[in-house]
Amino acid sequence: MSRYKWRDLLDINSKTKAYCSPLSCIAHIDINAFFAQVEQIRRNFSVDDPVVCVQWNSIIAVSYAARKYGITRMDSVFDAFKKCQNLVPVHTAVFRKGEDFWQYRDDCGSWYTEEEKMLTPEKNKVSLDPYRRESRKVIKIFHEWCDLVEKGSVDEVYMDLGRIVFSDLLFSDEFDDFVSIRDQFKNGQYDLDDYLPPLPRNLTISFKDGEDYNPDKNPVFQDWDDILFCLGAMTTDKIRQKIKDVLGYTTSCGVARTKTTAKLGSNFKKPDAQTVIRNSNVADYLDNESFELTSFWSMGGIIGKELSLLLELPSEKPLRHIRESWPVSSDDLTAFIKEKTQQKTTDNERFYSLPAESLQQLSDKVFQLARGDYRTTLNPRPMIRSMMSNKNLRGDSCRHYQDCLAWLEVFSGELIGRIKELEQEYERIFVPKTLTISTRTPGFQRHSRSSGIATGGRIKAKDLMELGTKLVKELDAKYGSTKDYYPLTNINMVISNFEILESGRTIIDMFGKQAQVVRKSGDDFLEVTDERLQPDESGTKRVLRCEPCKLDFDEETAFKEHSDFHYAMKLSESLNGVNEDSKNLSYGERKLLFSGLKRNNSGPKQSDNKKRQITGRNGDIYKYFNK
DNA sequence: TACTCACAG
DNA sequence: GGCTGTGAGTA
Repeated sequence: MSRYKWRDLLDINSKTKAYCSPLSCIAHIDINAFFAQVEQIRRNFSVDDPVVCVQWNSIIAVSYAARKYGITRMDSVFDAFKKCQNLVPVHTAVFRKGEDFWQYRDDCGSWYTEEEKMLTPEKNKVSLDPYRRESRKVIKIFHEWCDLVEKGSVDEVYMDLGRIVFSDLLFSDEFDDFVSIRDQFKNGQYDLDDYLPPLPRNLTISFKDGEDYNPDKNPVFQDWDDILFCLGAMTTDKIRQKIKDVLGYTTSCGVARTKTTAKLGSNFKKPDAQTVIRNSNVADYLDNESFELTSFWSMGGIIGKELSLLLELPSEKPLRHIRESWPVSSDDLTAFIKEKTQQKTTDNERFYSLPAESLQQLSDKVFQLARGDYRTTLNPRPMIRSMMSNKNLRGDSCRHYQDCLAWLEVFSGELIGRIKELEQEYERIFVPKTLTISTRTPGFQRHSRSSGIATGGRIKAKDLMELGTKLVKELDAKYGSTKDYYPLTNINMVISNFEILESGRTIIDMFGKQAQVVRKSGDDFLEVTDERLQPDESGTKRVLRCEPCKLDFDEETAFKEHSDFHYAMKLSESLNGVNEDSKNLSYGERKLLFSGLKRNNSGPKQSDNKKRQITGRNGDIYKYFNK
């Protein structure tokens, strides 16, 4: 006889109830060393190349190949080189001060001078757009499988596998193991409060080697929760395989009853592995792998540390100590915390001030965390509230009004790019109604100015620029002459109060008239065919003209590069994620596409700025001037 | 609503 | 350690 009831099983078929069921099945997946993997694939390095992702002189992500040399995120690039001669540092994309588009500088050729190529924080702002974009592609794959996905951050998600494992158990043709319970279910021979039948004999499904955390080698299938976890793990395995095949990223995954334990599980084996923490093994997992209260998500900071002190947790198996000291309910734990906090000391002042209500919540949480049974819902990402583009300034990179304007260009470009991506993701139009500019002085004083945005329809970079300029002017007029204003130490632009409109037009409508992608047989390259991009035969001299850009090209290679640029723009603009074309491409082909993305979709705008065409040896064609 | 703080990655 | 993002609490 099972410990679980039919009600528990049926609950996991409900998005709203599943997380509460004792049979809940939650997965956490994170992409290993995400930024480093993005750069490794973009630049066509192998998984064995010790790639690190770099921002200025700091390392912000370390590939697993680089970790073998003992390189960590704390190392500077310089230190890392000392540990590994063959280090492959790849800098993030950047916005250049005064430009409203980001680009990777690693492969962009010679149109910048050496001085300009230097990636310094004084003249550049890091762009994380490439990672957000890749993240979206990954998350889209999760959504193809799972009806309830929570984006934890740019590189991790939670999935409620309830409906998947429910239907695997009761309906899937793939498994013959469950005929008995299926018959019972189909014929309605059960009551919600009946216990589930005993497990079938001779099960054919099984965990993959090592994915079931099972140090004591207990019988693997003791009850239906074990079966469901196994089915869940089979699904996450397929999802992760798909991500690897289509996008190239390796991931780590944990499957367990709650979000927090699933997250601890995904961290257990890295990279490219998954771990199931079955309910019968949770306590052992928490104790044997030396987890502490502070190991849980949201407990990593001051609260967790002070709580640990307050509860006088031993360093050895602190979570077992919690379970054994407060075995019955959280009430005793609450009482203990109350008593402790009333002995006011400097250490626990913060708890002293906690209202009784949140104290009860906190102790419930601790009680459940220690048992691997702290249940929280999976929250789909709420609609956007605001969007900020921010720059911390050092030295004198913003010493007057004109410098502010140069950074405004960057902010406008970044925010417009992000709005565009949002619009594609949600198939809506996002119109911000408020714009705020804030500055911070060398004395860390903050000043800000806001204004309503009155645009008819979609907002443009120009709109942000104009309004932003007005606000920067106001700030400059009021504070600019005071002694302690310039050079600014921070400036940022925030757009908020979004109006979200239905977009009647689909992506295809917006881009359908433009370039079509065709594959030339026997050629690995993808080319753009568009009447406006066709070469113009005139007399002896062949002029290659790009009509939308009003640019002529003498050399075919330059023109081809330019076409590729359009293609890359089209690709990145029209595709929110994995498109139908790239789905069917091989890994190598997909990488080829990716490596074509040298700059972002904003690009220099013909109408907004003067620019001069120069011939870059590597085919890059723009030099961009402000005045 | 604006601002700060805590926490995470 | 630099940077970005979120949610909760507060005035």
